Amino acid sequence: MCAMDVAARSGAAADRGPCAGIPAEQMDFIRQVLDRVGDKWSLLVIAALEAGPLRYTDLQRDVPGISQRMLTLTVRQLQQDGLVTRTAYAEVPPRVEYALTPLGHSLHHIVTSLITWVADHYGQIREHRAHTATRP
Amino acid sequence: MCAMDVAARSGAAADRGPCAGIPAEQMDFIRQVLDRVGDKWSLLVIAALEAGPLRYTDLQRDVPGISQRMLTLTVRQLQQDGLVTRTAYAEVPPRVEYALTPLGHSLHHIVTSLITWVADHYGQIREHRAHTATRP
DNA sequence: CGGGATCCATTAGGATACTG
DNA sequence: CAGTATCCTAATGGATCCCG
Repeated sequence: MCAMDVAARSGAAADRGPCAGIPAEQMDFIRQVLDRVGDKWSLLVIAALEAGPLRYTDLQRDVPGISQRMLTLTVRQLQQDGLVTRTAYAEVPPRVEYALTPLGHSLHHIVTSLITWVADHYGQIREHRAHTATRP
Repeated sequence: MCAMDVAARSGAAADRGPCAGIPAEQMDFIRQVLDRVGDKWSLLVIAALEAGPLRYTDLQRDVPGISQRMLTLTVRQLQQDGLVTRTAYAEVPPRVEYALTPLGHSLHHIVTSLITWVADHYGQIREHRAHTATRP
């Protein structure tokens, strides 16, 4: 599947690796998306928004443990990636709503299938860990 | 989808978040797998092993840019998770072969579908980024 | 050959305080 | 309410040397 040997993609040895002939442009983009998937909060925020739009404070409540800083950074990145929208209403008190885009929804589905895979193989992996951890 | 509010799962406000009633045991495990998926090398190593077993040096060559340290750490974690096997042959010179387990293969398939999603929506996201980046 | 040990730079992320 | 700004720590990862 390759995914991102972007860093080393300058020399000559790049065509033998897991990524064969994928355009470098897609590579670093895939890397970025993978980083989002792997980071601590993006998926939780997306999951929280799955049921419908939420405002800042609601997000902070529905994603327990997130700091203001990380919430701000996360939604901003998701917004730049086109996964969520940010809508500010000029009212007092101010109101801002975040919502998933269709893209965001489809990513949520994909990741859900990943989670499902994990759940399906949970027992299997736990078992394997148990007897590799205790094997001196 | 939830996935890992494990950190904050001690108090009372946990049943409103994206993860509703998922057992905490599965939660931190899902988090761990997600971290693997998100880290820099795991997927590349898995991808490199997809075609067949490789030895240490071959992996180092087929995953361009990886350091010895990270290769060692990565294969060890993948091994603990039951995604790859490590087989050492008592020969001289020493030989060690890494191979994907069935579990590793199935994870590779899942992640491939994620990559496919990214590839499918690549243009869409790029476009969106273009006019959010230049929008003052 | 297949690593282990060590040192160092970068980064992600948490806590807190303050603001329009 | 919805952030911004600042400081600080822990984890990630690269480079290098060494060893069985």
